[in-house]
Amino acid sequence: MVKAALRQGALPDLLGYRLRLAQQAAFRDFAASVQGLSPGRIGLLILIDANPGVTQSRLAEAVRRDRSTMVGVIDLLEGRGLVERRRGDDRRTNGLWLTRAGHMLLARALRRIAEHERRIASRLSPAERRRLLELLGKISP
Amino acid sequence: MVKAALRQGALPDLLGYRLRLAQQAAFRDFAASVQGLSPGRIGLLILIDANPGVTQSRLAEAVRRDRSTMVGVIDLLEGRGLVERRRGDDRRTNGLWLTRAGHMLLARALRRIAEHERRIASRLSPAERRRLLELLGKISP
DNA sequence: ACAATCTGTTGGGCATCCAAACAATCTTAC
DNA sequence: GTAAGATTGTTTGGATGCCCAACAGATTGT
Repeated sequence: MVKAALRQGALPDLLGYRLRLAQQAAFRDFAASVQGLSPGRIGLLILIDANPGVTQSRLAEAVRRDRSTMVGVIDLLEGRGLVERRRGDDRRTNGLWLTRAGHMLLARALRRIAEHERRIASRLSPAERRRLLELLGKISP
Repeated sequence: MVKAALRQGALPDLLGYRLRLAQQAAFRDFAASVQGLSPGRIGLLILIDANPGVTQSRLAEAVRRDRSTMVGVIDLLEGRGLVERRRGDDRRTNGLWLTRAGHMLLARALRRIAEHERRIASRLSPAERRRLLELLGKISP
């Protein structure tokens, strides 16, 4: 018994909806591949790696989250031994650095992410992929 | 005092990341415009409108959520008088219909959503917008 | 020196979602 | 026909991710 698909109404024409669908599809694939850390967490590792010593507030600002949200996330990453907090010159701040384990995990994750990217872009030609990134850039600059 | 932006590392080249950025940007704009119901909730109203009498399970399947998740959502929509559950011929099922109030709210929401779409696509030409929808379709068919 | 501001933190709360178990109901096999 | 199995909506419990308000310690501006 094959069930007919639901009628989609106006949804397929809505950018917001289609972005959500694509993002959820990518998320599911990611969750199945880079086990243990969510896309957002890995993203933080990438940002810390590219900006060693960055403070929690600057990081929160970069990903548009509240400062208080960042506390728990960094607690988690620090608890797993991936990130280190160091007292800054301005002694209100914590500078963030990847630990040796953090660097190693990130390197491994980046290889998984490369496969992940290949899967989600498998129906796109390289030119289409570039075009998609370009058009997405016009939505969230 | 102008703070330099963080270095982004490999992130800007990752489709998953850019999709998340765009989706979050769209979500923020939506939240600010269609007050009271989230994009997902409005999406359900659209689906029920396009498929009157659809069961909760079929609806859950369509949006890739668990049946148990749907219960609370429909409770909410029913509690606001937007949706009605009716016992189906198969008496295990609930058929879902929009109420009169549901139809009216949806009509109003669709106008807000049209403005929302215009805003988030404001940097895209009509051709670029169509192209973006087409490329997104290759990621989540 | 003193008020204003900034940083990380805590605690409370909200929204969204899944998994397991259950009763009522329907379907399938015999 | 009837017993076994499958499906539907539901309840309960828990996980996740996020924000806001308030706070102490530190810094900055006047």
